[in-house]
Amino acid sequence: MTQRNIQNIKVAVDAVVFAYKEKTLSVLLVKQKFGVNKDQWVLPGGLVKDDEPLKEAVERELFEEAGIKVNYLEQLFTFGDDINRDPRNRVISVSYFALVNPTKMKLKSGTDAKDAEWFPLDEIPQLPFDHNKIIHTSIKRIQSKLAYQPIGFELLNKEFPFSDLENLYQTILNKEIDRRNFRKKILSFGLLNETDKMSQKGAGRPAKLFKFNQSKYNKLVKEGFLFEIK
Amino acid sequence: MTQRNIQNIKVAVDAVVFAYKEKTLSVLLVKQKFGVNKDQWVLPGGLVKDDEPLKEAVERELFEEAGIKVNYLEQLFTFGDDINRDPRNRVISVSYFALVNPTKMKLKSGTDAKDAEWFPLDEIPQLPFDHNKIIHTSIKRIQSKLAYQPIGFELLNKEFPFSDLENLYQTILNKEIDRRNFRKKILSFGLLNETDKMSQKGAGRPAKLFKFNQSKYNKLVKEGFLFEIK
DNA sequence: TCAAAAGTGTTGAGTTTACACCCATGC
DNA sequence: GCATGGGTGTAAACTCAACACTTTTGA
Repeated sequence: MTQRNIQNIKVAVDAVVFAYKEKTLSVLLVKQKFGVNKDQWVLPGGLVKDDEPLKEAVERELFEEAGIKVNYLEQLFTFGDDINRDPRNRVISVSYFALVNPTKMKLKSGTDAKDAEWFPLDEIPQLPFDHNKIIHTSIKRIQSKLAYQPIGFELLNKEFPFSDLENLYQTILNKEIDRRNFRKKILSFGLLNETDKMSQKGAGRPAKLFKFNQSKYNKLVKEGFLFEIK
Repeated sequence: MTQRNIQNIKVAVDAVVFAYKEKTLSVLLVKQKFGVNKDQWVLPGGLVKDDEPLKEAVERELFEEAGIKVNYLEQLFTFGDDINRDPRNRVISVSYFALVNPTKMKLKSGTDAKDAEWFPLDEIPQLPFDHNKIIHTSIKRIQSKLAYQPIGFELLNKEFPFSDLENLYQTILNKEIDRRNFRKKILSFGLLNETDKMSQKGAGRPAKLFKFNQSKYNKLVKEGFLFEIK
């Protein structure tokens, strides 16, 4: 700060990884094994390497800290207005949010020997830095995303009953949806294909399984649509 | 890169400032007076100071380089995947986009003795770094913004004829709009208040002047709406 | 009186909402 | 046979899209 021409700001990346299981949205947190915040849960992330693209830094950290690879990753926001967000140093955080299907992967304590765990949204503890704020921002983002892009492919199993999608939307938006109207609307986009399989487990009448029409899905992600859910 | 624990990445901010004049959208560029890119036009911006919030860094650079203060500033994207986007050093750019009414301010060559000028979108030259890409991203952003938030307050005069708003939308979206339907829709939001003034200059019948209903405007910016323009 | 831009309504089509009962299965 | 969740249709309300002529002013 006193020396000329030497900027002393560190660049970190952090990720809010969402998974959907048992009708709740969860976020991935990892436990710090070292440092000032030892034993505290934090968002996965860390400093970017000098020769590393930002996005690769996120992917590396997710793999090192939790052993996962995500299939959807989007830049969220860069937090750097609070110059003391990290009390040790000036650090700005380029934050990402990611979507994964938790049944496809096992969390494993990574090479950094950190623990990793899914926390349902309403059980997220107080976190160090501005990590709670980052999570809050990412929830807003995913909610508003629903209005103009399809979501689900990255979070659900390959084949799923219609009610999974319906529950996913209800969970993210945190409100009730009319089952019949929702189904009509989704089907009218041509987003889903029926399979000839039926769900097995559980009470009640077995449900047809659907899968996403991948090319239609990609098209709608790119072009967007307007989809207000009442 | 070889030394441990010393990250060597610089953090810059850049701004895409939009102004609307004479039925075209323009972007502010400044001329570099020193350095490798001497005499080239670039986006206003520069390195962030160690004890400076990101947003303040943008505001400072805009004032130093062009003598302006903007009334709308939004973070756009952080460019840092191309590790050679600046050939001299690893620099990541936290980019912002801003909206201003150009009649309210005079550009002035700032304390850095740079020139500053408005460039209509279709006259923007090849720029160094990834500045053309940043501008392209910001145009996409402003276009998609129109579908869920009102825009105009920051770009138009305090009191303006309805046709100004109509032209603004047509310019940003780059397509024709049905005058009658557009007027009905905008008025139905309660976004505008009539004044009792009339436009003076120009051919044709004089037009009523409108102004934005500030509180309604802020409310719609916050809450958003769905507004598809055919 | 002509050119230029402002102002203004209606109708048909399409979309959205609200709403409730029967079906298939496991226990 | 009952509890559980799955599957389905319709009518009324509303919103959207398409469309053209009249008014006011200055030159």
